[in-house]
Amino acid sequence: MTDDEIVLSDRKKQILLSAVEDYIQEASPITSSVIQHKCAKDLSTATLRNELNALEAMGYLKQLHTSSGRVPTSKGYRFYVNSMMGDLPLDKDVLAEIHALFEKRTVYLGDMINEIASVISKATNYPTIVMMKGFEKLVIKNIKIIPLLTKQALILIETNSGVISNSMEAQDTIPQQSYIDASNLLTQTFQNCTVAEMIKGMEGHKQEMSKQLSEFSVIFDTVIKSLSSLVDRLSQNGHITAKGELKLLGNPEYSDPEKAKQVIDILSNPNEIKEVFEEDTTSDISFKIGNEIPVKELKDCSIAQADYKVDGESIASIGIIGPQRMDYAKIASALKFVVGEFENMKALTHEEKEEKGEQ
Amino acid sequence: MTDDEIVLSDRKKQILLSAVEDYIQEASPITSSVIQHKCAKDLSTATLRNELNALEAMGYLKQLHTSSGRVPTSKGYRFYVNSMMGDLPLDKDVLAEIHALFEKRTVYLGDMINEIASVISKATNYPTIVMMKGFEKLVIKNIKIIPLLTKQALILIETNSGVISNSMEAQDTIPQQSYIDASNLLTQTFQNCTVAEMIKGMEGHKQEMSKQLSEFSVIFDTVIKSLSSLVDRLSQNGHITAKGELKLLGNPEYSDPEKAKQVIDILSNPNEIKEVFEEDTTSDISFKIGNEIPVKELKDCSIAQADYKVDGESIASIGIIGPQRMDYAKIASALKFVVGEFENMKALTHEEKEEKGEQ
DNA sequence: TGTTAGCACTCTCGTCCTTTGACTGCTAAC
DNA sequence: GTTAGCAGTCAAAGGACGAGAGTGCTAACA
Repeated sequence: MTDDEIVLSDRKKQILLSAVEDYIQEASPITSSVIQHKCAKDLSTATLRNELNALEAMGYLKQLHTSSGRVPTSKGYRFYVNSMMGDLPLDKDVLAEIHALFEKRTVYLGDMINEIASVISKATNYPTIVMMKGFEKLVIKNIKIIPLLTKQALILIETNSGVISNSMEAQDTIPQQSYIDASNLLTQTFQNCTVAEMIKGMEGHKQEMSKQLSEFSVIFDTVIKSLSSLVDRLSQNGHITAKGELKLLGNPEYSDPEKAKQVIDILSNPNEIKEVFEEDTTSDISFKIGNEIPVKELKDCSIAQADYKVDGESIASIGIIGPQRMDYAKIASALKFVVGEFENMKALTHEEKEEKGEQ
Repeated sequence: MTDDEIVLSDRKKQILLSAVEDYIQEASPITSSVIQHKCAKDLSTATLRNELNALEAMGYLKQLHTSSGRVPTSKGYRFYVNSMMGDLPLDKDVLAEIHALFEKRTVYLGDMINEIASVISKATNYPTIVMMKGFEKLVIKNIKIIPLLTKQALILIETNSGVISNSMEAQDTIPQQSYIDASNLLTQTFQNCTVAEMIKGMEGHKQEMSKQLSEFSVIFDTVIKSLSSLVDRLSQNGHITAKGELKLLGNPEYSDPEKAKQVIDILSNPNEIKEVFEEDTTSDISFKIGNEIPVKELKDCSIAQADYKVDGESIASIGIIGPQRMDYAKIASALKFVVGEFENMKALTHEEKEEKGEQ
């Protein structure tokens, strides 16, 4: 974007930024007099009209029709976003709430994802989507099989980022101790493997492991079955959590319920969501504006994305969706804060691991 | 409602039922010619106009303005609902999906509630709310404290309707065996108590129980803390799950997003929801139509409610909300099916318990 | 060369009016 | 009790029109 820097005079930059900012807040086309009031009290509206005209010619703004004010184009928003990625303060209460969420350290990964989505949606006032991407890449730290009173057992797997669990069938005939032994054996064998490796590896190790105790064969079969179904389920619907979809209605862009429905339909379609968030982002926070989104129905929207990475692998993507006129600054600062909290959490976990050693 | 039976001729009843049914499907006012096509080919429109006029005079129908067709009043819907509570078939796929949900027997109560809400919303195409009411009334069957690698532990409580869990702080200095012993002691002491009784009782028993092992005191304190916070959290937001709120937009009644927002705001306000579902229903499935709903903002809506009862106590309420013109038949059959599955599940659980005995 | 005042022009938005068409209610006849 | 026919009513759709808010352009000025 050095092109922008060269082509645009400082005054044009300032006018453009004010224009976009104003439009984001007010949602009504930017006129020369608005700009005058806002940031150029010493210039006449005529001069500003010339400037706005120039900005339009360069593709940063557009008119909906002659004799209306101007509205940012995707290029205009893009310029704004690129210039803006500074440090923008977020509401203190919101920061505190996000922080509290991480303090609480919900152990279940699924709950965690839910809560993150809720909090961000609440903080930004936009629909928020969290999508698990690398479920199978989670690194196993400990495995526990816990028989219940009903003919079921819980498999709890502690990973490098939270506990995942699923139920499995259990048999009265197998004593509790066998489950404990099986858990220990599994932990020993697959500690520091990924979930995917474990599922793949269990078939291979089964015979060998079953030598130790005949019941293990049955247990391992059930574990494989349960984990496979969990992976299938998660990869089928992508483990997508959406919160605050309704907040879309608060934006005048969606005062036409047809338009709102169209976007909402996309939001409730896992495949479309997958397509949007599939590719990893290189930077902490990235924005897709308008046509940059690979789903054509969303060409009037913008999407903010932050990836939650563990050991360089992207485990989940957090996405915020809104009209192109979304409040990029607020969203960027909320996401930035969340990404920061992720880092803290990881630091903390590592420290504990070292303190505690392998167990 | 025997009044209706006496006052209304069979022909009037038939006309009224057709009228309501048609309006539910088509969402456009009922005219004399529609009725003629639908259920009275041998009568002239003039005759039907007389009948409709009479039904209007009795308060079952109303006109939005002269020279428009007629629309059911709340009384009209009520008559329809009372006549309808027969056996209405639901889409086979939907039945299969609901059944599969219960077959799967998700062990976590929270997940279960989420899934129930999702499935019903999907089946009926209306927003669905599930509200935990009697969380503290759940009867404890087994308690397990499971230390994790991080400085945390999970408390798993098996109850008479699913597993609930919460995390608690754990200390490296306390050996795993102490947690197992503590779990066993807690189970022995509080088996067949309710969650509320346990929290209350632990304070009293603490001293006595701590005699057995000095570490128990610390563990029990943490358990109390964790459970209290869980109860607080659940009773604060009432553990309300809403799914498919957006489906409201599919109804022409809410083509004005302002109206939709109004209802949706209520849906996301736990206190209002509580008020609506607080009182237990006597019958399996009950409908609140228009003004029968105790929240005035919902006077243009209808709500269907089914309670999930265990041992006579209402544990959770399932609610479906829509415009007064909601598809009562579809909703009633979906809820009926779900209530039936609850019964099956309970029967199954009891059987298993007897098979297995106390453990 | 950049800035500005002034004027003509354009286009949306709200209002008002008219027309159309779909109903109903009523009456009189069957 | 039923029906045909007619008059009456009202919403919805379409067109005309003026007001108002903008702009673009030109000519003058610094």
